[in-house]
Amino acid sequence: MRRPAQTSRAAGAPARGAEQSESSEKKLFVDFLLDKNLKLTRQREAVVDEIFGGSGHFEAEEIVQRLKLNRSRVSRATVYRTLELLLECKLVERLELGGTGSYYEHVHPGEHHDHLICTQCGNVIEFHNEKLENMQAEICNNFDFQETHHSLRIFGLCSKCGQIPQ
Amino acid sequence: MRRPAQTSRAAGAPARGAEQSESSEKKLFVDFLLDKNLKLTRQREAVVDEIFGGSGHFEAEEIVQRLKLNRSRVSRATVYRTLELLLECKLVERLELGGTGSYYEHVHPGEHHDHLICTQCGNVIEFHNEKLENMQAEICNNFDFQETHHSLRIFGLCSKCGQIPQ
DNA sequence: ATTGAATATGAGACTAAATCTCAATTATAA
DNA sequence: TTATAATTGAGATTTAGTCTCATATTCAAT
Ligand SMILES: [Mn+2]
Ligand SMILES: [Mn+2]
Ligand SMILES: [Zn+2]
Ligand SMILES: [Zn+2]
Repeated sequence: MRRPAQTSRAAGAPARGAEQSESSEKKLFVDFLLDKNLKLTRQREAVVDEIFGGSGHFEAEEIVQRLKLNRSRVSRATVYRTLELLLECKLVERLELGGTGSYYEHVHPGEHHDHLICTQCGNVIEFHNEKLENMQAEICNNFDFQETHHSLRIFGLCSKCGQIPQ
Repeated sequence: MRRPAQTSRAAGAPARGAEQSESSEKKLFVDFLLDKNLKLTRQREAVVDEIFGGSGHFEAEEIVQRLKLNRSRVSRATVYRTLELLLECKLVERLELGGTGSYYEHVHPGEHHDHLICTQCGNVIEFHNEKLENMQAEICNNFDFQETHHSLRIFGLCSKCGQIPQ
């Protein structure tokens, strides 16, 4: 399985205009930092700018490299530390796509999607289905389980790869 | 989060008597091996016996250790290699419970369940919901996606941990 | 039985991702 | 200023898992 980490955005998981969200989400992050007596440093800002400015699924090391090329130098340790903070305040999610390491993605508050992962070509399709979400909530309810988050990954062959019989 | 890897079996994901299944599933494995011109060696047999004899979620290293204590010595490499084979023929599934490494579990052919994972105490609850499964199939259908397998993990606080407000 | 080819194993080297350490730096408040 | 807390980066360390390769085993064909 290749890992090109391509991402298809499905109807139902629409792209949000980056204009409004980027700055307001950055504010959410800053508030989160202030709340914990943490500072918005040059390095942290570079990391969030890079992440909020881009799109799709990415690896931690990718951010290190992109920053190295484009703007300021930020150490791997700081990138990981900043990702940890972004996870904590729910502006970033971690995802395991079946390979070795973790991928991350920028999440817009209140939005959520799950993933179809092609094990042949690495294509990742995002989808959202409210009925499915509701059923999950019902299941949690039945078990008196207080969900914080979930991850549904469906592995298989995308439409393109399914044509060619294996 | 502790990692005691306790497992609660929910109604709807009932335990199957080990009597009948264990031997017949072992036969499935042997047939699978023969089919690929692989041999049922002393070591491979020790690994499957250990796995099919036990229950719940376990780590690879756990199998190495259990075998070291109880019966034959099998190298880590061979345990990993045998797990790979068991995954391939679908008698074992790999699962990521949020910690560092992977867990595995023995799966009975045709059965399937998903997991509620308590991030507080590590308790893992298994559940199965046919309606949910059907909806997933429908989604795959919509995307012309041929599913091979999926993994739904719901993280949060179990009934016990949810009582004590964090 | 002997041989030869294919298959399997184990010890330990190796890898990759992520975390940790700690000395040096920077921010903030008194 | 000075003290305190927060932050950083370089590189060491950890961990889970994979890989290598010399040796051993299996099995079918003589
Ligand atoms: Mn996504
Ligand atoms: Mn399970
Ligand atoms: Zn594909
Ligand atoms: Zn719990």
